[in-house]
Amino acid sequence: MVNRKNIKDVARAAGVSISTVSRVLNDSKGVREELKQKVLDAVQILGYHSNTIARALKGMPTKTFGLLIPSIENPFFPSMVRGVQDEAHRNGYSVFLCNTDGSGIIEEAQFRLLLDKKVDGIILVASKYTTKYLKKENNELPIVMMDRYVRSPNYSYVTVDHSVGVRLAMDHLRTLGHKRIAFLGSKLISSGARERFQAYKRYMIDLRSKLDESLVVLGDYTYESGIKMTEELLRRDVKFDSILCGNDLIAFGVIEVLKQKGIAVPDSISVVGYDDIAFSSYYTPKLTTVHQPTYDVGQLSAKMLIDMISGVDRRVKHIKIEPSLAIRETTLRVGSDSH
Amino acid sequence: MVNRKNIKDVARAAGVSISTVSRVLNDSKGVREELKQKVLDAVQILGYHSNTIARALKGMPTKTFGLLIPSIENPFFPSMVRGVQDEAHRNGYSVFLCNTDGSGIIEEAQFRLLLDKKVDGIILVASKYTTKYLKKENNELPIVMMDRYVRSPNYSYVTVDHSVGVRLAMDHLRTLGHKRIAFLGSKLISSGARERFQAYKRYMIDLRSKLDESLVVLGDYTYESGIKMTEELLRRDVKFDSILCGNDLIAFGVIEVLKQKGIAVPDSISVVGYDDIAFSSYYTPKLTTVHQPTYDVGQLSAKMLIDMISGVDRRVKHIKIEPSLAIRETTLRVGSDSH
DNA sequence: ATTATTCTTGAAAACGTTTGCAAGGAAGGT
DNA sequence: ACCTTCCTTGCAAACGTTTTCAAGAATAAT
Repeated sequence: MVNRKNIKDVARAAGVSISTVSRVLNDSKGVREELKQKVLDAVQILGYHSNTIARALKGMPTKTFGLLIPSIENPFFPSMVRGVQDEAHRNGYSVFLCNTDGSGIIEEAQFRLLLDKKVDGIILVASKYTTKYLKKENNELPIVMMDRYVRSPNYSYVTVDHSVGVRLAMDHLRTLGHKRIAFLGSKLISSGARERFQAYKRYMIDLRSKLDESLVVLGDYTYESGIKMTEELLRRDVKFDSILCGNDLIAFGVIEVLKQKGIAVPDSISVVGYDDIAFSSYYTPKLTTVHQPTYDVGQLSAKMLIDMISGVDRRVKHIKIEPSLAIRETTLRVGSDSH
Repeated sequence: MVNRKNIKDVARAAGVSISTVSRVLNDSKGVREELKQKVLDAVQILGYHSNTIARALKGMPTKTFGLLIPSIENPFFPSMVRGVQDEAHRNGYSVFLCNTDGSGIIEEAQFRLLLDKKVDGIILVASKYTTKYLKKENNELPIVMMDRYVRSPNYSYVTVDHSVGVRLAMDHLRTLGHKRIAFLGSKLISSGARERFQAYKRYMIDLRSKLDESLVVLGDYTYESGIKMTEELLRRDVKFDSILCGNDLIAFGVIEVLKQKGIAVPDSISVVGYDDIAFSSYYTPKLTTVHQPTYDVGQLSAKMLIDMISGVDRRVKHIKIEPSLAIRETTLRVGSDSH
């Protein structure tokens, strides 16, 4: 392995021309079986690996794609990223991971950097900035939006059906006798946040013909924001018997504040999270939450992208996966007392 | 942006040869100021980006490196990865992230794949397999070991000084009056696991001249293992007043089991974690734990690698960062009663 | 047997750069 | 004025592939 062999070395060893070697390494068509075997043997013996860079220069695929997410530190993403990578590696792809921190400038810069690196495609978690730079490129580069997307007939996406997720959570709470269900979620800056709030709103309107705005607080998808929103809700002095949270981190903030105020969860107030990050089942009490199949979302996104790249299936597709409900320890029937 | 410009287009627009363009884009030395400006203008106007692939083919750096970790789903790694990426992007590098799942076969395969992709360097979390394939390569490729390492004068690493971490935790427990401190950690398959156990052992021997083996259980760095190890410890029917855990996930398992058995934390038993993953301060009760500066470890690793790549500093270096202790709610003075 | 067709093969031209080399011009020394 | 030396520039060869094209061999068709 001291100095890498090139196609010329193989050609010499096999006693053929480099064109022949190249042919057996690619299409393999139109090469006599005998020569083909000789080449394969030579490759074997010399431990030859074709040079990705040189192939890329000739316009061949780089077997590489980009993955643009807000932040790997957001516990919602690791398993999704893992899903992408597993599918990628299974198909011989390497993936560039980039964090955008929700900044349009960074997102666009990273996007262009990926273009420069000649990736075969890009998977991205769309933001409100995405369309801006995306339509500047009228290129053929395969793109898949993952989780968060923008409505467009031009781009494929795979995401989760939040109307189902919210309905599962609400039905669960209703079944337990809850009537005044508060919603503590994210401001409506992403497709997911919008859909969750819309689904909640629709559900409440169906229930009592109008939405009680005093039951709603909007902030960020963070623990700290969960704390602030709960304090705000408490300050309003409005009656509620349960809380649906926009994600699990918010739920942890909620439970922390309720605990501090001496309000028992789930005995006095039931809490439902959203996402089902790994941590939710380690938490005490174990969090009842809407389980998002994040690994599957990642894996499917990668599969879809690879299909587009390899030309197996170039059509734009919109996939929504159904979430499920993980009923654990933070929800309880109204009026029951676990003591 | 419909069709990318190449260096030839720039040369034509600026009225110079491509060599001149190349020169101003690289060293910039030995080009008349006037021409240099013309070229720069042309680059500006045409929106030219030099083709990374073609440069790489000439042996120029790809501005790309690999990052090999056990799994991004392990909550210990996201912030470390983030540290690496932030430093990388600040210097114009893109990073390939790969998961090895602790498998030597996958690790080596990924390593070779990165080599094929012509990365400028590799950061890896070493395993017992690492040396095997690493010494097969007598190449010049810059390599930095991150967090887990193997002893070798040939390879740089940056890691955390666990003897300090364990001492901080033990001193804290001793100060609170704890005498019988159990250790629930990982089997000794990584440098970190070995060092933590060794430090605990040394501390206990210093204290009472010998190690009470019945206070030690070894398993994996997981929640589930934490549960099993606690059950095992309880089964032994040995007296203990506190538990030092090999990482935070184990600590969560420990606390869960103790809670189920009606043993109050921290009132009856104090628990100290290790790592200080984000979740530990969201947990109830908030976990007292050894804080590992994981972001810094990542950032420093990347900085070190980039220095090696750019030739700024090629010496092999061994850096150990000191951890700190985050005292929160799972440790209490012996005999005190919070009720 | 002769011609038309198909299969195999290799030579050579790309892909977009960097860089050694040589040439031309300007500047400096005598 | 002439000879060095230095600075600036362009030509052309590489880097390791893929692929078009043409040619030669082998096969099929008449």
